[in-house]
Amino acid sequence: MALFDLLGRSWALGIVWQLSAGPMTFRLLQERCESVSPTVLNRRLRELRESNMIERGENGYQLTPTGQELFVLLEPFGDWAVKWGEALPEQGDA
Amino acid sequence: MALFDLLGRSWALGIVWQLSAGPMTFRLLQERCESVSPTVLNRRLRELRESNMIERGENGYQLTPTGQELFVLLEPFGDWAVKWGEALPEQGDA
DNA sequence: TTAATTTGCTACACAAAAGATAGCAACAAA
DNA sequence: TTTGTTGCTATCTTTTGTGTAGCAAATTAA
Repeated sequence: MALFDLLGRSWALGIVWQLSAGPMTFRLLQERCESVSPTVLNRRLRELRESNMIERGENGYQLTPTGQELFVLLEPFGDWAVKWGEALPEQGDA
Repeated sequence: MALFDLLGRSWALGIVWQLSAGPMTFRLLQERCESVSPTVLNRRLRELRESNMIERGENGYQLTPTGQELFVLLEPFGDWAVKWGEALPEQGDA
């Protein structure tokens, strides 16, 4: 449950997802996460670093080997989300 | 990202996880989720119902077929979380 | 050397979400 | 008719996130 607690915080999943594309600077990552506020981004980055999911490298923040393992588990959600989104009755903007 | 937004809310992942064990009443589910407040539980249940992840059945709340699909993706996290937890340097209560 | 830029991050005020607790209406059993 | 359970709402406090400004260090450019 500790894992779900960590990942169930705003932008935690999004950050891991974005970093799977490769190392990124703070500002770029912020931009990619729908302009999440720097306050939250910085807090999440700290938490994820303490949890050994991400680290700082030459080119900014990046996934650790552990983080990459996590992403492998996360990856199938991408495809599934598309299917799921299409099946929903357009509650969003119909 | 909409999926991560939905699942990245407090207790959303936990609820799906708990319901994978079978249908459950509101109160039992609340108990299993570390006594989450009824306010939040009810909100999450509504969101998850609108997203077609869960539904109400004879014996309380339960996963829909869609929710079960989601759980299949979620299941590997259980084992992985154990490994991950053990590898962490005991920041919690050491 | 000086003057921009860029970068990571903090401060602060406001808004939104979650937590805690009380309690009610509907139903079931005794 | 009382007792108990269940799903849920109301209300309040606390926590978390947002929006925006801006600073100090590093980098680039003149």
